[in-house]
Amino acid sequence: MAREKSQIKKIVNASALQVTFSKKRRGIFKKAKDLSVHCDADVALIIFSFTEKLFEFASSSVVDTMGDRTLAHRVGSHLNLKSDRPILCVRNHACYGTVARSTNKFVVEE
Amino acid sequence: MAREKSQIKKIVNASALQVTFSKKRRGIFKKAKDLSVHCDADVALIIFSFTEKLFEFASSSVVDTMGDRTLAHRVGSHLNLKSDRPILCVRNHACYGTVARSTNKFVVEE
DNA sequence: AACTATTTATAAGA
DNA sequence: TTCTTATAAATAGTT
Repeated sequence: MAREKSQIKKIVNASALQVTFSKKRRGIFKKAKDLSVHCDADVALIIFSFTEKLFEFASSSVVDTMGDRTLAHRVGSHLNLKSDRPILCVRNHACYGTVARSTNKFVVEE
Repeated sequence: MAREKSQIKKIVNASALQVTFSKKRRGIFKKAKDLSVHCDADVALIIFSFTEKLFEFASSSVVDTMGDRTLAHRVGSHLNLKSDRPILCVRNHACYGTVARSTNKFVVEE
């Protein structure tokens, strides 16, 4: 959307990638907020950059239910993006644990 | 972004809201894919419309870990958007259960 | 970090 | 609703 038509592939140059990521990230967060406000939608957006940095947005009706953990913290393990530790999440409560090999069930860490 | 500058508030007219939602939804999903491809980012986007319909996007590296459940199905209970049932999610495994009042711990449903 | 030429997204209209 | 089009918004390359 600018001087040249954009290509359907990863940007190679590292500094160009960083700059472009910052620009596009701001853009999509603006779109996410725009969509939630204008269209009365619940929106959750989670981004991990190529540097593993986290950015997230959740519309207010979502945020209200999030308590003291970040959205990504809550869903990160399911998305397999961050922690390797099994995590139990239920409503506004979350804790770490392990999965029993025999039953494949989650056991809360004491 | 068009014939008139957009306002920072909810669209009142229901049919206009539906049309605008469809247009903006397509737009932001395109942006999400664009960001993940161009900038090598992991992106997850979940939208519930005002009609409670679900739309979601997850970049391929995220999708690979999702198994047979939708992203929103996995995180829905945490976002308090869909199910009222406590759900345990750990990696590619998920199941329903209850939270014990005495311990505030999750008990898997048998 | 600002600028600006262009592309992209989209609000209203057909 | 689907297509068109005028205009706003986003942004790639530049300064």
